[in-house]
Amino acid sequence: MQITSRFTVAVHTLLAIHMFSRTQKTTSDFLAASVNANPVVIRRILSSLKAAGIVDVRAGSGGASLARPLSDITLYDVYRAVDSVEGDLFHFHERPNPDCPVGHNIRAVLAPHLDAAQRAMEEQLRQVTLSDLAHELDALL
Amino acid sequence: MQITSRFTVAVHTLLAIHMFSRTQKTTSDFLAASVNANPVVIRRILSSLKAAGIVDVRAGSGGASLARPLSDITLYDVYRAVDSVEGDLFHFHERPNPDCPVGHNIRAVLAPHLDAAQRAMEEQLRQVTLSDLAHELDALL
DNA sequence: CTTGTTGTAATCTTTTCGATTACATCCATA
DNA sequence: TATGGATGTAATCGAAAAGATTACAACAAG
Repeated sequence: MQITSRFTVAVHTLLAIHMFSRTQKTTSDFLAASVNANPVVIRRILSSLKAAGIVDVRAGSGGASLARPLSDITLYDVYRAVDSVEGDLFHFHERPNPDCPVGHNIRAVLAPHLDAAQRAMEEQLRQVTLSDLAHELDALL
Repeated sequence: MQITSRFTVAVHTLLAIHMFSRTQKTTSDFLAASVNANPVVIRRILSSLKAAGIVDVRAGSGGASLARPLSDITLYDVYRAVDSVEGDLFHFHERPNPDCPVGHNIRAVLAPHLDAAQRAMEEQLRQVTLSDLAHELDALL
């Protein structure tokens, strides 16, 4: 299984807000056209980003804006804001047989290693800011 | 979304084969009872592990055995064998608007960072052998 | 007050996974 | 060499999750 595209959509959305919000009203409809998704999906993601203090959005007036500099937003912040992974990345089989020595202890033995793997992945996401991405995007234009 | 439990089931299965195959016939039924899953699910996983050269299974006679020492099997080997992640860990939104500078370049900008994160996770899995897990399991018994 | 937005609930469809059924194939052994 | 216990695998089923979409109340600015 893969990590939800809410994450890449959220990053896309934030870069679009950064690039366009000074010259256009970056509404959910406008952003949805860039992402090529339904405006309601964008609104839900903006709602999560707002709750995380990453963007400002106001009902009625229209248009989202960044709540803090791109250099203060890491990929990990976005990843967490939109709940890309709910809790654990690896899904354990439920209810292994507790009467079997393996079944009884598999979780205790395996979980720490899987957590370490997940943390390593998340640590990489912490190393990248949206400012980095914006610069890389500029270089391509 | 989470990574399929096929992975943890496969690890569980291998440890159970290691622990029991000398004294019992480790059939799919026996293993299914330890994992608490359907025998067909176990057979499919054993089939993948067999294709990866990790176990030996023979139709008819019954019972799986390890094809190589636990110290030569890493969590990454198992993870790959059962296709825990098909290709990319992160799912990109398909078809961003190519007429938008962000939509046109988002993948090129973001993908390398996501790949790095995935590789970091997988690298951690490479650091752990089933032999390590077997020792940790022993310590708990 | 009117118009354009956001916020959010409710549905629907698609996809994926594991569970299960069914049965052909295989093989050790009696 | 027949047989009973296993494996291999296709086909279904039901549940869970995600994104798309519809609908509409709430809101803000002109």
